[in-house]
Amino acid sequence: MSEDRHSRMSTITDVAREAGVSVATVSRALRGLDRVSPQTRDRVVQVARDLDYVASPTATSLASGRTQVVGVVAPFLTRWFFAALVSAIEKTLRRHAHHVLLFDLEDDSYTSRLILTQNHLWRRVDGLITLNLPMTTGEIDLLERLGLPAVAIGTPVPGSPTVRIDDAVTVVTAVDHLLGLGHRDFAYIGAVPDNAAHILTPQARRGAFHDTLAAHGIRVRDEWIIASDWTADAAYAETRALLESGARPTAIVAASDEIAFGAMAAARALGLDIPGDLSIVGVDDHTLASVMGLTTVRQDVQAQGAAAAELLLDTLIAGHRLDPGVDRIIPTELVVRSSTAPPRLL
Amino acid sequence: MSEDRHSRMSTITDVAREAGVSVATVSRALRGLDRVSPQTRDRVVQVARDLDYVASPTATSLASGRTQVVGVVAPFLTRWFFAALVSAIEKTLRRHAHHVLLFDLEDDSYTSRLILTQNHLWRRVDGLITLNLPMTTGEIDLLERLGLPAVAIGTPVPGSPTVRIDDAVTVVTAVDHLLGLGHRDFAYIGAVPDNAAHILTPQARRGAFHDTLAAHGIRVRDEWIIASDWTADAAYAETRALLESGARPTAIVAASDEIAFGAMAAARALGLDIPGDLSIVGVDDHTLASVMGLTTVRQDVQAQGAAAAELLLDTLIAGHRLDPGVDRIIPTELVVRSSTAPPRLL
DNA sequence: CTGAAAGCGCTTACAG
DNA sequence: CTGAAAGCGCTTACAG
Repeated sequence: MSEDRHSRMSTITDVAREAGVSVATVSRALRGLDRVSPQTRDRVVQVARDLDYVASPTATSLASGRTQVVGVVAPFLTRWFFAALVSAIEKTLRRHAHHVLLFDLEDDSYTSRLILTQNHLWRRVDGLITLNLPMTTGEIDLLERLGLPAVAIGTPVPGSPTVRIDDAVTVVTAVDHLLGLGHRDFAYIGAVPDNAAHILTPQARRGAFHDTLAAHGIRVRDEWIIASDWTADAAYAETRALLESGARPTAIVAASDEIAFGAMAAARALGLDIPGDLSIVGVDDHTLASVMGLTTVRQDVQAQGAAAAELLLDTLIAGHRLDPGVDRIIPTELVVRSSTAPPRLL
Repeated sequence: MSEDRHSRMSTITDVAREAGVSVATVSRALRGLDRVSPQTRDRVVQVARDLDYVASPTATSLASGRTQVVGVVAPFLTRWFFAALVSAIEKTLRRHAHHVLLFDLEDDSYTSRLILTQNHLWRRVDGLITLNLPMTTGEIDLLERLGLPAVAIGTPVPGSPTVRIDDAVTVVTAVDHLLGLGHRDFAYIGAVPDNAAHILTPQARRGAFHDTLAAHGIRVRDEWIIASDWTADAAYAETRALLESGARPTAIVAASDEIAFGAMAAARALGLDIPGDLSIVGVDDHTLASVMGLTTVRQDVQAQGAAAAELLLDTLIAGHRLDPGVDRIIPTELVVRSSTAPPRLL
């Protein structure tokens, strides 16, 4: 029974009665299907407007099997990258009359996460966008079973197209910038994820860091490849420990801007000058990067979110099959600010 | 017709047939209603499990009138405060089998915003949580017409309960801290909103700043009450202009931490020492505040989000009427870090 | 171009 | 304690 809290809203039956046609005709007219005479359509549209009629999405869903909602699954929401993605996705979807149902998987303990089940998805969303999230095989099977189309941003999901940046190229860009300035003593912060939410990205970035320096004949000390949770607080502690332990690098590549912020703070806390004593580069172009004077490799988060949403809408609306082979790379670019300079001559 | 993309999932009819009972009994048994014999219930539950049965939320909604989804309306998502609120709300709702449908009202131009219509809400959500958002009278009428319960966080919404911090007390806390250190020359950054999304908060904070200083017999120069968009970039520019214009305050109260970050950067860019030459206090306790060494007045965003969600769930689940008179104040507390100190003696 | 009818998959009085 | 049936409000073949 309908809640009587709700005042009586008009239904398709009201419109049909008032317009003197069948509900089938109202349905067709309002959705702009053909096979409705212009006069009939106009009358129905007018009546619908007069009655403030809006089709019940819940009834439409039951009849059509489509909900017009897309699940967006984020491992974190309070980190800038994820919030910016969600924002971009939401706007792109809304422009096409779709909505976002948000799943924030972050656990209170940061050590485990919510696993998606049939309960979360079945008949609730038409598709899914995963944000840098390695899905479990159970979750992947579930998508398959439910016939849910998905697109992955960042970390790929088997069977789904992905939109991402090229982590290797991105890190090489950062390293090249530093090499060009004359640096030879490098450290890297953000090597190992502290939980399951970031598997690929850290590995890809750390790998590229190592490989490109090796290609230039530069060896990085093992102790200068630093594991850290991808938060400013963790990076602060790790960087501080590094900088207090004797020999120091002249340049730090941070796996993300938030990590870079922590590293900058650690350097300042020890009285080191940036970029005089230490150059630091991040990855992202976080909203605060500009104010922090952080040199970074910018990724276009807005473009990634929009691209993923458009890929998904293409199946949902146009009915085209999603091509799991799609691997859309959004380019990144170096943004030089004041956290990098040539190493001081000793 | 159901999408044939979806593999065939079992319905309540399948469970009924398999368990040898009517669908009505399945419905009762699975929802834990009374008037079902224990043996019947057990059998139904077992069969449902065997068949991987999950009730279609869309059919349940049509029949029951409840969607189990709550709309969350945010004026921004990429600002820490809002992302943290959404995250807290999502988790509280999920714990009670409710979901969040997210509306990010931020316009591309930052100058206007999406206005909620019947289309966004009707039969789509059971209730609404607004995040520091002044609703238009049209929107408020709409909630009324649709019978949608709402709870407001921050900026109140007429007819709905609100959860918030006491902006006046919060700013007084900041000012008292600075007064206690011996400051007498104050500036304030963040006085005027640049768009409609923040009406009350800036005014309340600025008002409290002015009043409490007046009460202490301290007059603040008009030019030291600085309007700024609530972003670090805008605050950087404004603060820099202030600090370059001759006489300088010894202390700055920033309306938010993001504003404070901009102000700190501006001071550093001019070679000023914090807190030696200038003390700065923010409001929030942003994730980065610790690393930035920012003294701030912390607000418990998690508690605000959870309280709002619980208030709403109380009507949605327990059926209690929402009391529009509720005005739940979550306390704030001073967190002293390294951005404040006594003014240097000249 | 339009309508009658079945169907989507549940919930909920109403009987018994 | 359980079932038959109506109803929620649409969409979609099927006829005409």
